[in-house]
Amino acid sequence: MRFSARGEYGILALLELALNDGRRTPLQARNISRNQRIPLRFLEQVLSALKKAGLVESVRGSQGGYNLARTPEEINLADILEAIEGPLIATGCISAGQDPCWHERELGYCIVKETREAVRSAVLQALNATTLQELCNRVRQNEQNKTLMYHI
Amino acid sequence: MRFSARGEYGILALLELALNDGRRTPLQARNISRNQRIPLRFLEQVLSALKKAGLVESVRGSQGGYNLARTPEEINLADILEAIEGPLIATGCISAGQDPCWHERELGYCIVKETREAVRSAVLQALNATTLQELCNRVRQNEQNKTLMYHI
DNA sequence: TCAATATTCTATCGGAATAGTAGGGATTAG
DNA sequence: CTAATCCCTACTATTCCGATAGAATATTGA
Repeated sequence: MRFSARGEYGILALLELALNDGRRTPLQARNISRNQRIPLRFLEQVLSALKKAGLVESVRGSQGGYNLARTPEEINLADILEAIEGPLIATGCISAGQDPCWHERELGYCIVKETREAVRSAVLQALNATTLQELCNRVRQNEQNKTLMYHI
Repeated sequence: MRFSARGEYGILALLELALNDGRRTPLQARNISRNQRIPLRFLEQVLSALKKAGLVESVRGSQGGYNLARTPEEINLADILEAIEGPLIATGCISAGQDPCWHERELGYCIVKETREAVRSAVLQALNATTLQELCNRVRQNEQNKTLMYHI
């Protein structure tokens, strides 16, 4: 059970956009790529998915770029990851290849499905609880701690 | 973010063993394979991993097979999945390729790592809460309901 | 001891997904 | 016009996954 790099990049990209939010100039993929060290062409694909999901808006042409489509409070981690990776955890037996699996068809009950759903709901709960705003706060808090340390 | 078929097979295999527990004859991979429709040679690999993790014991030779190494109450889903798939969710940035990632090295802080750990702990909590015994109970309960339905 | 039965070890294979690259087209500010 | 920027599509290389295969090893029972 793992996390994809796309997902991580998506979170980082949106974080950059959130930190830029308020300024009226859009942030360019180029800058996000540089700041977060994400391969530009790859990042473009991620941003494209985020746009398709309605999380970011784009401005084309020279001086174009990206902006958040909602406020940072209205975006949580589940939104981001599902936009990029699709449904977070499949609910059916993957081993059986079909849904309903043979357990369900013949026994009317699938213990695997039940566990998967339990895990899925735990993950969603954790991800839903964290908004982009929360991430911004943590990052800013961390920066503040660093400068304080420096001045002492 | 997904679950592997290996993990599912492991749960099902251990469930079979748990249902067989109490009888003193070991259960053969062959039978598990038939009952749960898992490719035999593939199942063997899964069982091998479970043995290495100390969840099952094997008896070689004719009339051999597998037994649980602990009671069903002492085995939970996290044990099973970690035995088969390794650590459930990596804690470091996979995109960076190394741990600590550059966020940590240069900023002393990685927001991705933090979220990964939050998710990981949510998943572990859900999986730890369910023992093999619990699964047995559910399966038996379901069978009982079915026969009751049949007799009415 | 021999044959049958099972586990165990290691190697391999095809297909899918992932991470990343690349070219070129569309759009807009200056 | 031109440079900058987003956008779309295809391609590639690598890794992972599910599954198969062969043969070695161990045990039982005849």
